[in-house]
Amino acid sequence: MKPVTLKQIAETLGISITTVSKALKDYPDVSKKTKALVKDLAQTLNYKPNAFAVNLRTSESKTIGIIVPEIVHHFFSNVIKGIISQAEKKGYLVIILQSNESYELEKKQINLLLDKRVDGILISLANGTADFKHLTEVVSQDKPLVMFDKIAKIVKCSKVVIDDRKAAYSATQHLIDTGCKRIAHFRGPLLPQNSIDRFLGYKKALLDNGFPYDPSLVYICECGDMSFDEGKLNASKLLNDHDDVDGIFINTDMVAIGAITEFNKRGVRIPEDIAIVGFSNWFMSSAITPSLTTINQPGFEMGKKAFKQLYKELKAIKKNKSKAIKTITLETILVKRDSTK
Amino acid sequence: MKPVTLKQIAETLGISITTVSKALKDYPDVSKKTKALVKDLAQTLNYKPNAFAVNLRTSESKTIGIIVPEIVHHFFSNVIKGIISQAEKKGYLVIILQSNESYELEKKQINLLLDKRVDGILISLANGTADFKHLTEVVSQDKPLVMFDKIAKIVKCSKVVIDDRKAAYSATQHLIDTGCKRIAHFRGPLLPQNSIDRFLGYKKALLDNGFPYDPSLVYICECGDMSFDEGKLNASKLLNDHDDVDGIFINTDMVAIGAITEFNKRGVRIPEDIAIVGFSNWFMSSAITPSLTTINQPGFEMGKKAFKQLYKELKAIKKNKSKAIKTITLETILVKRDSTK
DNA sequence: CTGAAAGCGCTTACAG
DNA sequence: CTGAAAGCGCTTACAG
Repeated sequence: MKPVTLKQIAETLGISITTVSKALKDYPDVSKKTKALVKDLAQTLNYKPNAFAVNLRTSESKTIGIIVPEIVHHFFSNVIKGIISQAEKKGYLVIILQSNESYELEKKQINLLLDKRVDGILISLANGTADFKHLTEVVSQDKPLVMFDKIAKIVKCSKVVIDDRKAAYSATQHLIDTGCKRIAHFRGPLLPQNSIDRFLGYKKALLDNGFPYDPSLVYICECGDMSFDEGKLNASKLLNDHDDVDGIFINTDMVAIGAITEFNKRGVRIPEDIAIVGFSNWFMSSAITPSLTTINQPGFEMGKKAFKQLYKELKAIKKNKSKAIKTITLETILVKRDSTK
Repeated sequence: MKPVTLKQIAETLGISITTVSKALKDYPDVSKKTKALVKDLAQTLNYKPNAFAVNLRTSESKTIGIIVPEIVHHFFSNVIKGIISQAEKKGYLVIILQSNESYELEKKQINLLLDKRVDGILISLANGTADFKHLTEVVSQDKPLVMFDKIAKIVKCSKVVIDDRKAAYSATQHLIDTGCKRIAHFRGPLLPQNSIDRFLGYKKALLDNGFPYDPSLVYICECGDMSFDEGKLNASKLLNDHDDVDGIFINTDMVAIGAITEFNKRGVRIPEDIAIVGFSNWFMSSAITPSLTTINQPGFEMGKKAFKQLYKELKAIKKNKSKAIKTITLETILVKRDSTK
């Protein structure tokens, strides 16, 4: 049972394909009578335009692509949800790919999407990505590209981010304001900009408040699958190395929850002995004991904003206007809970 | 800068489009010399076939669609990851849609995917879905459809599932084997088959062991966004209603973790006072204190298997063979941890 | 070994 | 108000 085509409708009604096509699209130069006839028949035959033919004619697929480092991830899955919800409203479908934090895969996937001729691409970079040719390639094809969360400043495209440095600063400032004197930091990997920025925010807050910066108080986490265990491990190391630390700003909630678990086990009181601030506001952070003070990172909203920006550029290009590139910074707030005083 | 077409290559080399097309696809009836010439030029011009044209010609999009009730979900995001990983290997891209547990949305999304002419569809049903016309429609169009996890037995398509009843039985049996005498159940919503099956497995284990079945020991959770809080709430209700319960089989880990949190707070000792078995083996389940005994529900593997089955049917259809419909049941295992004796 | 031609199913500028 | 025709960029059966 093959799908119905315009041709079949035209033949059945004894009119031309042109008229059928125009009638269905409500062109003003088709008579009401013909329109009604055509629409009725289309309805009863359950006519659906062949998307492949429409794509070819219009050079549009009404499909966009997303690449994230990891799908099974509270933050990214929220961003994806935000993107899809918005895209659906505008009639766009969304192809999802996962780079696994690998530059090579990311590059391959950009090409896959380009080959499929998606209308636009949304991406959050892999930690391993230090070369950006695959991305400038997208831009030079005049295909809308929007980066979110993990971005590359050099690439000339729109971006949706939070101010990681400022957020980290306020997290650290909160520890200082509540009386912490010696504050450690569990940071993310060395490469991605946001883990660098969070570190810099931490450092700046210390210096601005007249605290010394002590590199031995900074611990690195890969923040991959083992985040929780890294939190436990670093908490344990910290207790061995520095018995005077009374506050920690931790790069991400999952690691913070690992640390809390370890401290609970060891009988370290939170926040009395050590106060903790996390980052991301994962839903489990309000569930654990003690509940975690953290920075709210608005994933769903970031996804929505990223799609909206992409959509604007899509429309601009369609009208042959040049697209206006923009960086949107979303607000973050400190959510105070029981892990700080 | 428009993409390069076959025509341009043909004109540049002074040969026909036909020959260029055949050369690139390594047809045996093109001379080696011509092939080399064509391939070289294609390479330097960075020729990529226009996917829209290829789709139209071949009536294939090399794209499949997935519909899940919820993307931000440990189990479903793992299934999605499994599907994408497998699809990518076979050259398929994956469009993702979320039904939000709504039948209406699910129906609309099936139509969206059909309109886009995806090559096949993978779906896990919304809790609200009780009418299956939108799904039999897919089957009757001879488009491959594979259901996973939340399925409808009536629909004639392939399915990938676990044996919920058996898994629930073994969870309950484990509570009995470790000495529990009065066992409660926190179940999921009334409609979806797997929450029914888990309940039935629980009930059967009780009866088989000569325990009475007491409906007042069964608590219902919606298992939506508020799962964690539902766990806390039901735990609290249970303590009020029945002080003699010494074991609970809980429909899903998130709810179980909520319950554990509540019991910890109230000073109820786990497993001494109340033993708990969850369902799904979420990664946080090994992290909390006490760690949760649970049924491992293999999401990633389920995604892989589901795509593999879809792929088989895709190939069968291409060869005009009729597709063989199949139900694949994955093994689940009981993961013993500290929440049971 | 090469190429002219038909066709996939639409859209739209143009003629009448 | 209606329709013939060109064209989007491929693939492939067929002729030479």
